[in-house]
Amino acid sequence: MDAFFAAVEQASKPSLRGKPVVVGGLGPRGVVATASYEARVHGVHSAMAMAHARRLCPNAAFLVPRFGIYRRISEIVMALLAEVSPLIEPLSLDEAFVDLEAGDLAGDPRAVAQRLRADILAATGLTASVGLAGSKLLAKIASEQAKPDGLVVVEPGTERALLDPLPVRTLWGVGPATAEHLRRAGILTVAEIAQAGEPELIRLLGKAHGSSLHAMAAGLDNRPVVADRDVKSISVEDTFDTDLTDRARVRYEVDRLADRCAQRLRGAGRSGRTVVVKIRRYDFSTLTRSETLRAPTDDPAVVKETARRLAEAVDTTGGVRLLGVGVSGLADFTQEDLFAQAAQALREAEPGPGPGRDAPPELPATPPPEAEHANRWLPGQDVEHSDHGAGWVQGSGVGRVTIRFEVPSDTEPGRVRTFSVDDPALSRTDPPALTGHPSPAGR
DNA sequence: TCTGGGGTCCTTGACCCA
DNA sequence: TCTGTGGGTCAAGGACCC
Repeated sequence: MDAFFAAVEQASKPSLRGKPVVVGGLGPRGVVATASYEARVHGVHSAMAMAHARRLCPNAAFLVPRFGIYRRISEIVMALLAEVSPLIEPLSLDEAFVDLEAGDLAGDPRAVAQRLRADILAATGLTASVGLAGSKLLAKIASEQAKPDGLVVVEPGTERALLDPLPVRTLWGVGPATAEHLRRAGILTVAEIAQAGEPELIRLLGKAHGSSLHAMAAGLDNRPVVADRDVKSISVEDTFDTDLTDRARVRYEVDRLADRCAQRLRGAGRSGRTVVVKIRRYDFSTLTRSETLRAPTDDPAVVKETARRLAEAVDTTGGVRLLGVGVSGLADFTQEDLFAQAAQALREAEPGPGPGRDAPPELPATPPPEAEHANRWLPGQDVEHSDHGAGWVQGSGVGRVTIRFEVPSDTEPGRVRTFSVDDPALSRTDPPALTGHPSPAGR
């Protein structure tokens, strides 16, 4: 999908069509998740600090992500892919590999791809780009080249001609660090990787990375399309608007994260053996501490106690900007966790909630972030007004919130009105569906 | 203006054991 | 009995992806 999050926002909000839109975290430490093509013209791109994006493109609409609707649209698109082939490997909400040979579709693959793009547009009002090739590597590169709203086919025999002149960063697995390694060795293009030879690449980058990169540069990629990849770990993390310096607050946040992590674990019907705590300090140095339990658990109390112990062994003086709690070594929860049960029995036998139990006595001096923001209207959020109908938050501040009243099917931008932030006529609502858009192809 | 969140995979070193 | 070796597991960190 092309500039997926931003494209969904433009489809949902008629007043933003053709305008620069940036979706991402709006806090002081937010980064850009997706920028519309109109914003990219100004140099805004994914993973850039939001503050930087605002300076580059001050007139853009800056919106919080609405994952609920992105997920719904993703499901529609994946269902359309499933009609083409049973073998689909989703990479993210907006990208997937499809093995056309696993399907029983007759006809030219190019025609299949074009029909798929048309179906996606009709069902969602959004454009999709397709790369058609004999391997995942080349299909991925082709789909990047096809963006926005295109189809690129890599004909057999043309693979090297496509790959050779590309910068090394084009290849899967070459990020800033590897690119710098290669640059220092005088390797700038894919052709130069192929010419360097496998032994030299292994010397530069290590065995696994070196040999896989050499094969890819030669156009060799026989990785299969794998449906239903098994999840290997589940984690949650939070970056704080300001660094945490109070140890009691750090402990409180670790507990919260451990609870959220355990809930996600249980929601997925999984348990895990290794609890991992991640701490990013004030200077952005990041460290992890982990402990492997004797048996898998999904018990929030066990995850919490382990995470708390791991976090407390780390020197956090100076401040903490991010905390994370994760569980890996996942298993289907097929056996009863006797240790967790024993711990639970012990807790229940103890009189009253002591330190480290369900009601920690030392509450943090500073309220947690979500309490601060509980009543905040976030730009992009869907709202309903009892008199004016459906709309979305355009901005808020000094006790006022500005709403634009429009729905996806509108052809003209809606009207803007301002209310008090505690206006009882105003409430949050679910996103309106994009499907049923009267003439999606007309945009 | 510093740099999100949720993941995966690889490497290295320590340690244990056969 | 000592030493070397090799495999497995665990912990930690780094790089990368969307």
